[in-house]
Amino acid sequence: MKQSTIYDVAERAGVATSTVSRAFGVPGRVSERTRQRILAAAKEIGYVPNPHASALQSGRKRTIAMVVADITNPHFFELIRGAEQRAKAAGHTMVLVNAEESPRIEIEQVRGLVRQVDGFVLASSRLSDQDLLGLAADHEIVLLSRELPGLTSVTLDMGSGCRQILEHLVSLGHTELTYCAGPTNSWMGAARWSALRAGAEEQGIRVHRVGPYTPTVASGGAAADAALRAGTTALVAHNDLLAIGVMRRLAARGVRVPDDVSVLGFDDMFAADVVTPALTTLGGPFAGAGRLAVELLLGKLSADRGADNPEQTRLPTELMLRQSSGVAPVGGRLNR
Amino acid sequence: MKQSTIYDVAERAGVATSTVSRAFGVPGRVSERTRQRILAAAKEIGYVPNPHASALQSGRKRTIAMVVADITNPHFFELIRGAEQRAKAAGHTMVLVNAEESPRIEIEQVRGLVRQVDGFVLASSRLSDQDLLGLAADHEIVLLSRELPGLTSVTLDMGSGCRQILEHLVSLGHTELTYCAGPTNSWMGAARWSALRAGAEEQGIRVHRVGPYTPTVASGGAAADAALRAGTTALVAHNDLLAIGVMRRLAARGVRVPDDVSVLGFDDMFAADVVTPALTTLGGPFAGAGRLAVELLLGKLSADRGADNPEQTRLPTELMLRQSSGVAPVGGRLNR
DNA sequence: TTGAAAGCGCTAACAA
DNA sequence: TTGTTAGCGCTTTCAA
Repeated sequence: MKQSTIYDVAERAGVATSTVSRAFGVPGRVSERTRQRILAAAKEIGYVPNPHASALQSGRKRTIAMVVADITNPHFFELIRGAEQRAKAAGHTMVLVNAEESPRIEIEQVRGLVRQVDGFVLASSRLSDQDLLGLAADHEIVLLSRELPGLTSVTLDMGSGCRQILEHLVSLGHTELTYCAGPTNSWMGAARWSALRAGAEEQGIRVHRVGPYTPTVASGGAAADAALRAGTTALVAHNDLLAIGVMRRLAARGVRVPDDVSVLGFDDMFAADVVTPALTTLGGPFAGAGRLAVELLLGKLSADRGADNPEQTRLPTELMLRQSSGVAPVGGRLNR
Repeated sequence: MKQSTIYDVAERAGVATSTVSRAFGVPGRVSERTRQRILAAAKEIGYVPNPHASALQSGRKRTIAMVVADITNPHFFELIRGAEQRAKAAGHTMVLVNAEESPRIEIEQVRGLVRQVDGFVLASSRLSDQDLLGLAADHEIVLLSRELPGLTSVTLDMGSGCRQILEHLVSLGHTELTYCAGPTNSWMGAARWSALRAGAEEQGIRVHRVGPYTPTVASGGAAADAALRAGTTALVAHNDLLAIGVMRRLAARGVRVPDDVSVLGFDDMFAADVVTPALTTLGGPFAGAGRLAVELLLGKLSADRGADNPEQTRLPTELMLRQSSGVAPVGGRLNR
């Protein structure tokens, strides 16, 4: 059965096609009476608008794309869920694309989708600032988990987040920590390290850094070994995946967590709560962040292009205290 | 700057628009010489095809939708990744939608997307057989983690998978097991239970069932308590999430795993490997399953409609032996 | 508030 | 192998 069109509806309702179009599109531009008649006629013959015809003519596609650095990383799930939910609520379709941690793939994907979508949410983009600025010049984009002056972004506030971590550690008697860094091109990674350094000064705690490491459980082994050499009583890993790997290695080496060293992560992913010992980690409203990113994007889309003022939103974090962090050992430094 | 069209390219290359269209679409229908000329001209003026115009005219959208029962469930990530990857490789865009475990939302989502996509991959669909058959009558669909006679599907082979579980348990001296069932409308859940029952007879092991439970960590508490009442030495949970919840509750009650009871799950999700004790679970080629589902869908799309013979593919599973399963306790039944 | 009509950019039948 | 041309279904001026 062939899909019915606006013409069929127009004929059945005894109006012009333009009126039907208005009845579905612009609410106020058609009298309530005729609108009802049109809607009834449409329902009778099972009319469904053709989004392609609409997009072709108007340029509005009611579709957005979310590109995530790595679809495999559990960290993104909540972000994706929130974004998808918000897009759906606005009657938009969301396309999810995986950049596979590669700037090249990321930009290729975006380029390939520009004709199909109205805008992009880029989560943990691995693109250079220049590329990002270049894209933003021609397309509507909102950054998630990354900031760039001039662009709209949603991030978790690492300043206050890292301060929470430091306060927690200091209150437990730690005087030094080692940060196991993530990938060099991770903006969040850089944000974490600089927030940690800045906060450390205030709190009177010394910070070291080892890395960079790929943020996977597997890389945690090397990270743990390096961190152990640094000899601090606390280890803060780039994310939970790495932290879990670190704890594994520590266990294998007979180092007790948290008795000998405390281990902390970032992201509060599901597994953080089920590992033993349960991981103390910096969480936050991830689904909310995804939701907000889409919301801001939709806002930009409906606003007059150019009239938008980029907002950098920073959401509050929450330190999830669990078993992997504890009082600093009395002996102090543990150097192996 | 306005996007250039097929007309601009045609003019620049000195050919007709139809020739340009063919140069991009049907490879063999235009001479290599002119094709090169057209491609060069296109590149010069930065021409990018407009997918909406193409879709409007041809009906081909080069887009598919994957709808998953619950985007929140880590189990789906690998499936999604494989599917996305395959779609991308074929130059198709994949839309991901979340059915939120609701048949109503699921069918609504599908209905809302029929004009935008060429076909659907339905992962762990919660729809009734009737609804599924109804959809399949009008649209191209491939089932993932569900089978229905007449429809193309990709599943993990629960027959052999459950046999592996039973053999493992029997070889460890277990003579009874309790299955903690998942949601009633889960096809995989039903498949697991019936495979377990069928295999149990052959292997000479008794099976009990408790449930249904929502497959979450939180529900594991109730499941553990009920299973403990059954008094068997082995607990097989609907999935890893539930199994992890079961282990938690067991630990809280002072029941040792695997010394007192063995616990097994399904899905081999990431967390299964990091919980303590690490969970023995039935895994499989999930990314491959996602990939295959998309591949079959693409096949149906390119084949002459109607000429397709639905294939029910069952992929081999793999029992991941870890620490949560062990020799049956000498005392036998543990009834609390 | 409504209608008439001109496209949006592309594909595909048909013709050459 | 290539060109001509008629739409695909909708939105959007412009006019009434």
